[in-house]
Amino acid sequence: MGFFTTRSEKRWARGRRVMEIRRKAPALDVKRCNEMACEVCTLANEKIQSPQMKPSGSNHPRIYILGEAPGAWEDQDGIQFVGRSGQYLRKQFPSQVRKTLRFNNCVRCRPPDNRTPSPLEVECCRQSILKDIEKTKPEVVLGVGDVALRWMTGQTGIKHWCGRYIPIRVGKHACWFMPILHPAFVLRARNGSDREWLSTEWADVFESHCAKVVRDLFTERLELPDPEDLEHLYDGIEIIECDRRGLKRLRKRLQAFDAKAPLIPVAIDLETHHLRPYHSDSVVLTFSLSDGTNTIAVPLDHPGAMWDKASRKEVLRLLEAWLHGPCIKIAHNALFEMEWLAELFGLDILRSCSWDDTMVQAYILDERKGNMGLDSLTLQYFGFNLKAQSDIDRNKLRETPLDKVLRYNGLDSRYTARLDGKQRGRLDAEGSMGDYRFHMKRLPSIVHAQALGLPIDQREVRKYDNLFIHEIEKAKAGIKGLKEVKQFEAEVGPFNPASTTQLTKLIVNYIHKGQQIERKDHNRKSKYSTDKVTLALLKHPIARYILRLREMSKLHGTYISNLLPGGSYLYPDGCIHTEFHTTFTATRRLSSDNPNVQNFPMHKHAEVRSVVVTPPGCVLVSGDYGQIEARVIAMASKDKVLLKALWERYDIHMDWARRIERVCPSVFTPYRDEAETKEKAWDSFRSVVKNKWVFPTFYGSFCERLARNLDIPIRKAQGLYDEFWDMFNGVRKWQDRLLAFYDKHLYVETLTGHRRHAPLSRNMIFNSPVQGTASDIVVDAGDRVSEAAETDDKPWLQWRLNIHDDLTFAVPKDKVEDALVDIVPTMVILPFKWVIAPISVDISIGPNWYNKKKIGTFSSDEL
DNA sequence: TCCAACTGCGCG
DNA sequence: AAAGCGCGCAGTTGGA
Repeated sequence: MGFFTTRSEKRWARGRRVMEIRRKAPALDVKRCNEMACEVCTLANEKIQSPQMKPSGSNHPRIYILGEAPGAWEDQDGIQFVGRSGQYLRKQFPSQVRKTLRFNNCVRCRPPDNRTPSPLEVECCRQSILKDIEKTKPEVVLGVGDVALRWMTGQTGIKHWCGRYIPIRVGKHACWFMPILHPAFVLRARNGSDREWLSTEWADVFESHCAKVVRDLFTERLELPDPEDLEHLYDGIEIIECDRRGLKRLRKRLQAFDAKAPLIPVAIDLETHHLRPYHSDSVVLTFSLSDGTNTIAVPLDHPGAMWDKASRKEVLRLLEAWLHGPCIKIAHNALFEMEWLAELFGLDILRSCSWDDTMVQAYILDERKGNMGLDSLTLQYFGFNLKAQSDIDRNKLRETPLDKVLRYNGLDSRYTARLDGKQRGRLDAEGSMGDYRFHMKRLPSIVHAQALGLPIDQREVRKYDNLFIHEIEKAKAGIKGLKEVKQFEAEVGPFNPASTTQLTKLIVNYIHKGQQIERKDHNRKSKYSTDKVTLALLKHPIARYILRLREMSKLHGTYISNLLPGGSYLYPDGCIHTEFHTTFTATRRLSSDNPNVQNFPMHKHAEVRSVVVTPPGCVLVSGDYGQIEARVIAMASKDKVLLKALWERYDIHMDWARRIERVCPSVFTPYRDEAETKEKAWDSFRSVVKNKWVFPTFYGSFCERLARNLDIPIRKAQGLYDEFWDMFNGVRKWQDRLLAFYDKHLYVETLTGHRRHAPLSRNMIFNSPVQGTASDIVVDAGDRVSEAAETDDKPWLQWRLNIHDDLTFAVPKDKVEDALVDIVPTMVILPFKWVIAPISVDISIGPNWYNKKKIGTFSSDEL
C-alpha cells in the first residue's frame, strides 16, 4: 500500500496528473475511463466478494470519509473501514458524530493482495464517487492517506498536508477537504515495525486532526467555503502596454493604490531572468502590483517590452517613487523581491517602506516543509492550483511571449494580495501576529548582507584547487594499485571509489577475510556501511586511501571548485552572494546556500576559509556568542545551578570532564598521551565531554548512548548520569513542563514566542525551544547592529555572515575600535525581559575568514 | 534524460 | 523498540 510515501516537493498539476497517468499506462485514456468506468477497469475481472462496494453510513453525512480501497475485511463484509485500522478510525468519532459519517473509497473494488490501485482503476471509479459526494453534500470530506489526497487535490506528501482544510467544489457542491494520516500507518508506526519510530507522535497528530474536524463541525460551526471560480481568476488584471497610454495608466493605478494606503496593502511580484540579480545578464522581465481586486502587470526588460529609453526610465522612476511611498508592500518570499529591488534602486529601499511576506506568514502558521509555495497556498486557501492555470516554464520566462508572462505575473501578485488577507486573519486568531512581526524585522539586514556579499581571493582558491586535485589523484592511484581492486576490475569492470555500492562489493567479495562492515546504527536502510567510523576499523590499506580520497574530494567539490571562475558560486564582481533563508528550518534558524557558508571547515582544514576575504582596506570582525545554547537552557529552565555557574564563570564542561575522569580514569589516558602538555590534554578532553556528554544529556540522550559516546562502562555512566540530573534537576523539571505543554497544545514555543508544531518526538520538544531561542537572539542582534549601520551611517556595521552563533562584519581598518563600541554592547545587551543570565561574546579579528585572532571576551555583566 | 532517494560529511 | 537536535551539498543509484 502506498499511503505513506513521502514525495514532498512534487506538485501534481491537473494536466501533469493526466500526463503521469499516460506515462504509466500509455493506453490509458482518462476521459474514456471516466465515461466507461467498470467496462474498461482491470479490477472488473478480479475475483471480488463485494465488487463496486456501495458507500455506507449516513445518507446525509456531515463528514464523508474517503479511503483508498477496500481491504480483506472490508471486501468480506461489504462495508468500508471495518478492519483493524477502520475500527481505529471510527473510534475517533463520538457516537452521535458517528451517525453523521459516510464511508467510501477512491476505488470500490478490492485490488488483489491489497496492492495500490492503478491510475486506470482510480480514474474508472472517479465519477461514481464524485457523484456520491455531490448527491450527499457533506460539509467535510476526510481524505484518508496519500491516495485520497492525490485523488482529490493532485498533491502528494500526506505528512505535509494532513490537517489542513482545502476548499473544493464537487459538481455543484462546495465543501472542505481535509487530508488525514492513514490509520494503518499510525498503528504501524505505533508498533514500530519499521524506521517510523516516532510512535505515538503520529497517533497524536492523527487523533488531533479527527478531533479538530469534530470540534469545528459540532461546536464551532464551520462555515462552508467558497472556492474560487476559475472563470474569474483573471478579473481585474490589467496588462500595461509599452506606450504613452500605458505609462499614463501605470501612473493612475499607482496613485489609486497610494490613495488607499496604508489601509490596503499591495502585493508586488517580479519575474526575472536568473534567480539572483548579480549575473551580468540578470534583468527584471516584468513586474506586477495588486491589491487583490485591481492588478497591473507591467513589462520592463522582457525582450518583448517595447519601451523607448525615456519611457523605460519613467517606468522605473514611477516604481521607485511608489516603493518609497505609503503603501505597505506584500511579496511571496519578500527576500527575493527586496534583493532585486535593492539592486535596481539601492539599499535604502529595504527599510524605507514596510514589507509583508505571505511565505513568512505561512511559515509561522505551519512550518512543515514543501507547502510554502504560492501554488500550494492558493490550493489551501482558494481551492485551485495556481501553477496549473498556466503552462509556463518558469526557467524560460525570457523566451516566453510577453503577454503570457504578464498574465502569469498578474495572477501571482493578485493571489499574493488575497492570500495576505486570509493568512493575516489566521495569524490574529492564533495569537501569532507578534511572532510574525518579530520575524519580519530581520529581512532588511539579511538582504543587505546578501547584496554586499564577500570577496573571494582567487589566489587562495587556485592554491587549494591544485593541492586537492593532486591529493585526489594520489589517493586514486593508490587505490588502483591494490591487488583486490585489480582483481575487481578484471572481473566486474572499472572501480569507482566514490561509489559506496561498489566499495561494499569490493570489501565483501574481494577483501572480506572476516572483516565486518555491517551498519551499527539502524537509522539507515542499507545493511552495510562504508562511513568513516566503519572504514577506520577495516584492517586494509584501501580504508586509508578511500578516507583520504573522500576528505579531499569533499573539500574540493564542496568548498573550492565552485569558487573558481565560471563556478556557480562566483559572480562577475568576484564575490559570493550567499543566500540566507528564514523559512526553511523547523526551528527558526537561518539556513544558507549558494554557497552554504554554515558548513565551511572549522576544525580540520579550517585553512580553506582563507578563500573568503574582505574588501580592500578592511578586516573581518567576528562576534561569537559564548555557550549561547547553555545560556538559553539556563534562562528557560531557571535552573539555579546552571544559572549560578554562568554568573560565576564556572566551567561546567571542565567540571564534568574532571568528574568523568575521576570515575573512569582510563577514558582520559589517550588525551594525556597525545597532547604536548597536561593543560592541552584537559582542553581537548573538555571539548569531547562538552559535545558527547553535557549537550547530548541536555537534549535528551540516554545513558546507554552517552556511555557509548565516551566509551565508558554503562554501570559507571549510570552513576554519572544520575549525578548529572541530580545536579541540574531544574532543567529536568523544565523538560517535564515542556512535555506537558506539548501534550496540551501540540506545539512548543521559543522564549520569543515562536511555535513549532506536532509531530515532535521527545527530544525535538526539548531541543526546539533552545535552538530557536538561541537563533533568535543572534539574528535579532544582527538586525539591531545593522539598523545602526543605517541610522548612524556606518555601513561597516552591516553583518556579512551569520553562522548560528556568530556575526561577522567587514570593517575598515581604522574603524575597528569604533565598530566594537557599537557591536559589542548591542550583541550582549538583549532587549528581552526573560534574559536572566549573563550573555557573552568572543571578538576575533583578522584579514580573512581563517586568520583571525581572538582579542577578548565581553560579557553583559561587565559592561 | 531527469528526478528523487540514499549515503556520506561538513558545520552549529 | 528505540531515541540528542538542526541544516545543505556532492556524488551515486535506480526508476520512470
